[in-house]
Amino acid sequence: MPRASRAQMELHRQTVLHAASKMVRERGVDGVTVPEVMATAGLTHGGFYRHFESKDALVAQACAAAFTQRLAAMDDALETTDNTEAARRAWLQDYLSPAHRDAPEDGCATAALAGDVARAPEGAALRDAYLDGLRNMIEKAERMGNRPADPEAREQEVLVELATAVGALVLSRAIAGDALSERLLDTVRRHLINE
Amino acid sequence: MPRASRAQMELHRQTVLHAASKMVRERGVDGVTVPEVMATAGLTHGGFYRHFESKDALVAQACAAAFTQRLAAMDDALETTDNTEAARRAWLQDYLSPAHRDAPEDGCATAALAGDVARAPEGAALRDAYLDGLRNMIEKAERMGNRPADPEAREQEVLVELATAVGALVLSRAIAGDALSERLLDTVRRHLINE
DNA sequence: TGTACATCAGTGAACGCGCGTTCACTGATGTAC
DNA sequence: TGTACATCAGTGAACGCGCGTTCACTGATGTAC
Repeated sequence: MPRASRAQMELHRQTVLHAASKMVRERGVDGVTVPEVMATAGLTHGGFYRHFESKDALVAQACAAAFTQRLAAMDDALETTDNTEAARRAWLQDYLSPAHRDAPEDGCATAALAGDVARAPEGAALRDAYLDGLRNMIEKAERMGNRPADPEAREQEVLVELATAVGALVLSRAIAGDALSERLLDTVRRHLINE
Repeated sequence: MPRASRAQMELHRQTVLHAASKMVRERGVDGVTVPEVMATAGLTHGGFYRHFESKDALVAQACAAAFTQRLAAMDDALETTDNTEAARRAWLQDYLSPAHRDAPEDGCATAALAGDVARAPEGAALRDAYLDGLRNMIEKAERMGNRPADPEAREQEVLVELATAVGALVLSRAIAGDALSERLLDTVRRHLINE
């Protein structure tokens, strides 16, 4: 398959990025390998560097893509209904579900990548992508639910809610297989929805 | 240095384990290498397998050691005062501090290793060590603060508090360097202490 | 529109590197008498 | 208590492996006329 057309090349780039976006959430940064991500996209690894400058660049873009995907879902939830509190509850219901816990590859990048990003070096593109994604997520969350009018109080409410939800998801994944995992998800979900 | 005495060998084992316990929290499971952990302990890597069956075994024991260290600190806090609510506040004050965020190598294993454990294979010793450590941590937390008398309600209160604190710490690490990181810690700390 | 040629997306072999793990060896330690 | 010898903790070279990355090559694509 020598010299694909530009349209095909762009398609390949997106396929590779999409595969990486899933793989990085499921297995972490070190779990993504260039040969495997290219093979998943149906290509050989040699052509990788025509699409991405390095593995680090791929991982950063994959992180951004994961956020884009999830943020679009939040937008959909917000546009479906005029009731922002209903949107908030629906979002949390999904977020703190065993289904989300068991499918990190399609799940929230904030939760899936927090550990890896914390260990990424200071100037890494991944850090920027994550911070940007998290900011956008906070912004969307601020539009959900009956939030305080004061911007500062609104941000604070969202930060607490987000930290709680992310913490519950991350912990539930680490202890998946034990009954405590479900208990954690259920407890935190009820806490955030009925408060 | 051939044939160390048994006392020296036990000391070496502990030194290696201690180094691994710090390294795994700071850099994650994939960031720990057998050669480096042995060098940190002042040994060469060849002798590693007289102490541990494999790298996986080391990492699992390092996780357990990290929990032991932190649980002892929680015990100290509880024994220092009769006021369990004061102990709870002191613990949260420390847990959600920039100092804890910036020193994962001496910090809470629950937060530092959640991502790695979530990706560890089903039967991995690391998973067992983590679950055991988390259970002990919940138990200690249940003794802090003015908890409900009902065991179920008590566990639920602790699970929400723990998820919130862990989520805040993990997120604050991922975005360390940005002002939002401090805002997150401050907001969640105040929320948990004044609630 | 057709042709001649330069471009370059993808291939697959190869590279240097560091990893986890193994092993023959050394000589102080531990033990049996 | 002393001695003779077996044990085995630590050494350092070596192994196979998979990684990220490079590169000469191919031939369809894109372009200039």
